Amino acid sequence: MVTIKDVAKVANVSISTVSRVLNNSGYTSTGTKEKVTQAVEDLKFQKNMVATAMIKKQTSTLGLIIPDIRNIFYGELTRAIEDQANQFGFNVILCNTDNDLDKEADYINFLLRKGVDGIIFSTPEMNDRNIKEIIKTRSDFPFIILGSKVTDVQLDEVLVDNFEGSYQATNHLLELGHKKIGFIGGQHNSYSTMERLKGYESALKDSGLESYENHIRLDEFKIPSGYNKGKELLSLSDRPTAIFAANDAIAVGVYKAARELNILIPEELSVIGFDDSQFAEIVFPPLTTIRTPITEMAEKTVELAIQTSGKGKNFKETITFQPSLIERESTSQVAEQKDPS
Amino acid sequence: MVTIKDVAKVANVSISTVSRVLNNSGYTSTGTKEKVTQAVEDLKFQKNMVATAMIKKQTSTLGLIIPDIRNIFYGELTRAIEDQANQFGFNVILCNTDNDLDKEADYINFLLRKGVDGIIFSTPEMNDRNIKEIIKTRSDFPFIILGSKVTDVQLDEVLVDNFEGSYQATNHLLELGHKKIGFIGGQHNSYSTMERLKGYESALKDSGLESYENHIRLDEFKIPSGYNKGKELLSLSDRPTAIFAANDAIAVGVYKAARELNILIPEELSVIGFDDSQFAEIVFPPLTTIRTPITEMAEKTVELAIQTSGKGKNFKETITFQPSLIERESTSQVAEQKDPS
DNA sequence: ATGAAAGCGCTAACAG
DNA sequence: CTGTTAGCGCTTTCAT
Repeated sequence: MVTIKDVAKVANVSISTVSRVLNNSGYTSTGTKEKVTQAVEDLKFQKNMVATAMIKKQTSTLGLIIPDIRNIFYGELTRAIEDQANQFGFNVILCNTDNDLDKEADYINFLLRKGVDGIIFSTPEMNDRNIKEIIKTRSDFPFIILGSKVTDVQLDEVLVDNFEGSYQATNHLLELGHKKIGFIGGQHNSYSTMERLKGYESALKDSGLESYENHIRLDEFKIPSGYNKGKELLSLSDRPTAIFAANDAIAVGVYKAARELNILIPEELSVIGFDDSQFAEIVFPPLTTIRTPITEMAEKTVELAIQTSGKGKNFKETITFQPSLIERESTSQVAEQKDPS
Repeated sequence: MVTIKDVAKVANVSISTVSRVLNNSGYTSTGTKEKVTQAVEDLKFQKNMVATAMIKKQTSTLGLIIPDIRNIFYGELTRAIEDQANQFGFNVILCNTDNDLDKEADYINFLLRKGVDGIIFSTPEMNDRNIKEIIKTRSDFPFIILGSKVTDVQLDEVLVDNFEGSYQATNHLLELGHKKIGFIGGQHNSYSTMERLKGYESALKDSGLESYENHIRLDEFKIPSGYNKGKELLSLSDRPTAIFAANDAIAVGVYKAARELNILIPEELSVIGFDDSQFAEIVFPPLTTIRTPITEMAEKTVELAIQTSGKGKNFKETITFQPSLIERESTSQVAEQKDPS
């Protein structure tokens, strides 16, 4: 390994001089600067970042904690985060927890010991005990939460307006004449599920409808959940004419359920998703959904993390992005309902 | 930050003693061991890994370089890698290059300067100049390539038998009576595309058929490529009755093309993919495909990286996994061809 | 069994 | 403008 020392020797200067030209700090005469630069090139010297990290107490690394990168939503999110981090000269360490809090605790610990400059959480759990705990002892450290909230905790948060998006989705269905609208959400302890459920119920109420318990299902933000719960809903004697899936993956599951039951989308069943992930355009018919501005959110998140780590910002902020309705072909005017008999 | 020094003070021992009990190295009396352990707990001491990294020259971190994590295949691969790395107490830094060699060069450099213990490449480019270059100066370093090969370079490689998988896929179609079989592959400079093309051509030849240039298209391993090339192939007057898509994403694109052209799968067109990714079960009809044992491959890759970094293995190996045919519903007996007139 | 001391590769005062 | 020196937090001889 070629070190600053070798460079110093070759350039015939002291190591501090080498350090100075390397960092462009302090004064250096053009002459020595050239000598050093030359030596650096000759030796193909590369500054060892772990040594620097030790002194400066910054590693140019961010931790990203998510449930599972295989989930397409997190794939998109992670990509956006990594891009932005890279823009700032940062790397990201990826951690998949499967929503396992013990696993998460281990990751947090490990990341902290490795001296990452910030940790971004994009985990759904509203009562994440790890976050609640760590925030107590490290309130100064850049922990940012993206796409969710943890109750009773002061934290930088970057969110999409779940309630609003959900309200829009439900309203879209309502405007198409649907009265029996099912809802399939993620985990009951997930912030976004709960907000989306509220938006749904609120839209229903505002249009004079009551939300019907039996048309509401919560499970996971995954395809099989959409399939199972979709099947349940669609097997009901008073089955909904429309389903609001709290994310696109659930919607995909609903598609599968509908197909098996020979229910046509959108003729006999309107489906709307949430996220506007890759799925939305793959499926047939293309999925109407609520777009989450994930790239913008990720960018803001990284900025927040890096800025906080640099300056030691002493306040927490919540940034909320607005979602938007993307109409495709999975929703349509409600059909005349034939009486089930 | 609480350091080993603080612990030493509280436990009333020297820092070297603390270090010893922390690492369970050398001799320590049970008494002092307890004192130290107690102090560690009291102070909630956590060993700073960057200091250790500086001395030991290992960071417990692996770099992973891929084109794009949004690509579902890489999502699955990355998850498997991360899991396995975590098993060994390693983290992984994720790098998306979009197949941009300059971007890749920057990442490699950065990772090396950060002292990662190994770099895993899962990039398709057969003539990757960065890998060719870096291997020259750092032939000792654990560079592992997963799912591809770089020509004229000695490197640890973990592969799936592309030729065999492709041969199987084509043969499956042949056995169903298809004679006009299209092929849509990824980039022409991609190792797996080329191997898969060879397997396809070989199967054709072995069954006495000639491969027909006009039924072969190369583009990218992405949905839009499958869509565009699929549309081209399906618009031909002597259009194929079956298409072998060199990965599942391409197959999804073909589905879309077929739907727009009102061509039924599998009645009028058989489609087979490669990878057995999540897509395969989402689409309708479920996609027949070739399964790549990605988890096993990822595990082996990580093992190789970590072992090499530890021991300084002085030979390179190539490990090839066998793929298998997963029959679902997108392939069927060839239909009687109505003469186009 | 334990402590003192040197040092990993670099940065950052502080002299000169 | 440049060199000397003292660390960053930890590991590791080497004495004792």
